[in-house]
Amino acid sequence: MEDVAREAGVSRALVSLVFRGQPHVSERRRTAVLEAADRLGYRLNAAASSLASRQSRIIGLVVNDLSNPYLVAGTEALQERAESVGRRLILGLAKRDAEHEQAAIETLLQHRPDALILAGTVLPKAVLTRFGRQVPTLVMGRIVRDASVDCIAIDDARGAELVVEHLAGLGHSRILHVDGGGGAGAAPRRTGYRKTMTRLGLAEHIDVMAGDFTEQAGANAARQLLDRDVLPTAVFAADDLVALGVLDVFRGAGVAVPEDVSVVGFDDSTIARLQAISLTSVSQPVLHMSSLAIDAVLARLEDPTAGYRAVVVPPQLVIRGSSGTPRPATA
Amino acid sequence: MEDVAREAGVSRALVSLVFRGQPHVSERRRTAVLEAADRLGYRLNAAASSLASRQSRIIGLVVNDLSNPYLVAGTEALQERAESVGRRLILGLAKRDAEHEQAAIETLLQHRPDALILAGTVLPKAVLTRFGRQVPTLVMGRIVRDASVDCIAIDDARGAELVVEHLAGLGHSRILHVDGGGGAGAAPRRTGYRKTMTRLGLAEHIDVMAGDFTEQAGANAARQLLDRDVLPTAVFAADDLVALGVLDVFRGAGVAVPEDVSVVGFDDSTIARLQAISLTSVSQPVLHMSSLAIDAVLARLEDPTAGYRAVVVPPQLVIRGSSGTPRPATA
DNA sequence: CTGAAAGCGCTTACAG
DNA sequence: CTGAAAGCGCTTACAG
Repeated sequence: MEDVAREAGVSRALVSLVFRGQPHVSERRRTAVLEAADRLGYRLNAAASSLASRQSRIIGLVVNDLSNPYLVAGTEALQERAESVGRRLILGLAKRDAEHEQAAIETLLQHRPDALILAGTVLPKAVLTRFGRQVPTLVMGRIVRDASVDCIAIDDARGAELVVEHLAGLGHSRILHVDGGGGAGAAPRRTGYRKTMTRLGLAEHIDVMAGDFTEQAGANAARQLLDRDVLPTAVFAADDLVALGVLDVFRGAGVAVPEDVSVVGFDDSTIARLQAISLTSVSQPVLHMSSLAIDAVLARLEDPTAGYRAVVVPPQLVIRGSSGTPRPATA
Repeated sequence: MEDVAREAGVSRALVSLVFRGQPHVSERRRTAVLEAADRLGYRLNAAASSLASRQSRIIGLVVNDLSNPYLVAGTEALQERAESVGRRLILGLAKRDAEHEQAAIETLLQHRPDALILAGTVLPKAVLTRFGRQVPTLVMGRIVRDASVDCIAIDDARGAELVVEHLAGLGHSRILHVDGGGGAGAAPRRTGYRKTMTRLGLAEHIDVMAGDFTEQAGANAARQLLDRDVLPTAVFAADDLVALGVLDVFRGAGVAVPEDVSVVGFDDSTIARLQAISLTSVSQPVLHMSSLAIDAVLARLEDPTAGYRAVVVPPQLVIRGSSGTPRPATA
């Protein structure tokens, strides 16, 4: 920086101002500085800036389960939005395992991120609170009722409601749910399913199988179903991966979808959209949510004392080929 | 750190030693320091370490096109391996566009990564050389003959050879290739196709359509094919996404796969493995390659003056349902 | 192992 | 705008 100042014939302080994009610098000197920097191949040292300014301009992102295409899309969108506001993402990966996730966060914090975004976190509320008190934290995909973290998620219960209403509207009554276990959003989806079944007079058909957000869980559930005397006419899977597992096993066993059984997923991930899969699914507007997430982080940085904020985004059902009317005969 | 030293009753220097995991510290003092740090909620400041030690322990990863499941798997594997050797990934995303990619690298370099990994780079050799001279750089998915960057890739030409041999072995002769344009590895795949066709006496059937590594490109190619008088009996797509685009359009047009046309992809991504897709594809051992990549980076850091290294990993063909014998009638 | 010192490359605040 | 100074939180090297 010293060298750049000399080369451009200005003071060190001015160089710093230019690189931070401060307004009160004359155009002449600004270009002189930038050209000098270019000639010398100078590049701001982010570590030094971070240390001196107490701002890292880094956002720590912890993604649970990058094998989920839905979270991949979210990561991509977050990265783009973060970049557009001059922040860089530093990545932590976890696999829906609280211990790993916590460890990932701990090391991320060594880089003193300005904020933390936790996508699909499986951490208990108490732990989230603790992190939230150390650094501005945003939880994506789950609503945590706690003043120390901001949240953004779709209305999972409403999503489940849309699914059950859709299936019931087609004439289904034996609608089974394979749930997402302790995953982010799994609980409200389960509750939404139960409530809507009850509201529609289908309480006696409520049937929940335990799962998690993996293809494996869906496959397991489907195999267990095949052992039963009678199949449900529709399966509502906790997410698209679960639905995929169900579809694969059904396909292998000669169960026709949607003729024998309708299958519905959740997330509207890239997988659901494949023509060969064509899965009816609840859409989460990833781009929109990612944009809101970065906005929320910036707002929080500007006003750290602002109140708790939770944004709930409405879901939308995307109907594709995997759901249809039940066979009249099987009723 | 001062406080931790006081709390543990040791010197600041000792605290630093403990946190850097240095060996010559007595067990007693080590635990005393760690416990004191825990009590005070102390965490090493990565920016300060980076500045003082001239080592960031950060690896900059630039991924072209996170919409490609193959590159996602690679990212995940790299992250895991990097973590196991105490490094953190800082992410840059590009979309097979040289300008964006270069800009992403520039800002990554502000964080002074110990090394740079470029996955699926589309940058011209001259630019790669320039970066390679500034920071240890590893190119994944493409072999660049340049002493300033290390490379790791599968043998793309051999992969193409395996595909053509497989299809020819099934009895195909009219084997068309939809290529990957300027994408990493596209050129050797194209060449491998041409050479093998020639070697097998099928030179007159060589037929290359221009594409890139997207579903869209595959769909476009398939649509053009449908306008022709006669379809090829097999399509070798530059990667799985291209193959997916081909499959979707064929499916929509009532072209049966593999009965009417066999389709083969490249990457053996998660998509190829889906039962509903069941795409014959060339497998790139992502986990293995990611592991080699981190090893190569570490080796380079230990010995910056070592010679140019390029590792070529052998590919493997995974045969699934999308390829079969050609219809006898159509010959 | 300790203790004191210098320095990494910036930002910040201030007098001019 | 300049110029000089202090400081961010570490690491490094060194004498003891």
